[in-house]
Amino acid sequence: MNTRLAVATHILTFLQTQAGQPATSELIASSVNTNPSLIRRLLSQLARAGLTVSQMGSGGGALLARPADRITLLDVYNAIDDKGEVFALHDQPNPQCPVGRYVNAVLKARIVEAEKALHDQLAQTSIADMAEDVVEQVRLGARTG
Amino acid sequence: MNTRLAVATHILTFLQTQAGQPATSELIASSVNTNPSLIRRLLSQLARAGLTVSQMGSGGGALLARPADRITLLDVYNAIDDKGEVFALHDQPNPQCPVGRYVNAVLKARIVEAEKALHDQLAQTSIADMAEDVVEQVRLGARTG
DNA sequence: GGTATATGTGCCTATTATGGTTGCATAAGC
DNA sequence: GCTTATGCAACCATAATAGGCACATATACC
Repeated sequence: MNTRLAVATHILTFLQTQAGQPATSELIASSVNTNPSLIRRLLSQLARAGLTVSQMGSGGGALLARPADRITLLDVYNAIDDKGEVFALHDQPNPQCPVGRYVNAVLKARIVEAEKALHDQLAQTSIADMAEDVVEQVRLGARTG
Repeated sequence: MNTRLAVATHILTFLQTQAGQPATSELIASSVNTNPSLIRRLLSQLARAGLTVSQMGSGGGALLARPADRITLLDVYNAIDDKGEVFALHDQPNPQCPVGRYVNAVLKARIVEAEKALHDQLAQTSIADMAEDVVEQVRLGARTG
């Protein structure tokens, strides 16, 4: 896939570390090291999915819409990815050939299973977990420099 | 992802239904409904991964390199996908920010778990399963027209 | 040996996805 | 009304993907 899941997760994890303080797209962008506009584009997707809320105007910014332990990577994945499909089928197999006629339907069933396994695993991690892991890394990093 | 896994799986399933008869790229292409050249390119990847063998010259073509029940969708996936990664991290988070500094490493660990779940599920299906399912569909389809 | 067949691969093109960027209308606080 | 900040459209550059052509190479068969 692309890096959008990673950036979106970064955003949410960042918001969690802000302890309820609204974060501007510019502030988030400085952590992600990219353009504020790109952050806003992702934030609007996250807001549409109900994961964040944004406040316009001075003193505004983005906040998590609910506790971080109730936002999973699967939620993020679903918010970001339009179709939620890792694999695609090919367009026009030859229906005159038995394999061409049925292989897509057969494969589809297997792919759905595989993607379900992926989703289930993504659902095991919350943004709270992510933030805790980051804090732990900071603690470890502080000792070794 | 792309449709290459689907096409490669189509190719292998097709070969399995050929019962040991070498299939030319042109024959396979007519089933997939695409260009023989594209089929050959995928076949050369599959051959490099040891899943198929190809014979040049008259009467030649492609064959499965081993029994279809010992070729899984994970094998196909690994043969086709260069890096085998569904998700990417973003390039340069800001190391001055704790989140920017560690979020990628933390996320990476979770992503590896999720991809492992995907892989494990893909490994549950063999090309023999695929071919059997197609045959079953043909049988069902024959009744309803 | 010569011909027909078929693979292997490099190169080209069109389309789409992605990431990055700018600009501006809109909303909110002071 | 000024400042801050989002929301969103438009645009560009790059890369991935699918598709296709050409040709060198290898093999079988006569």
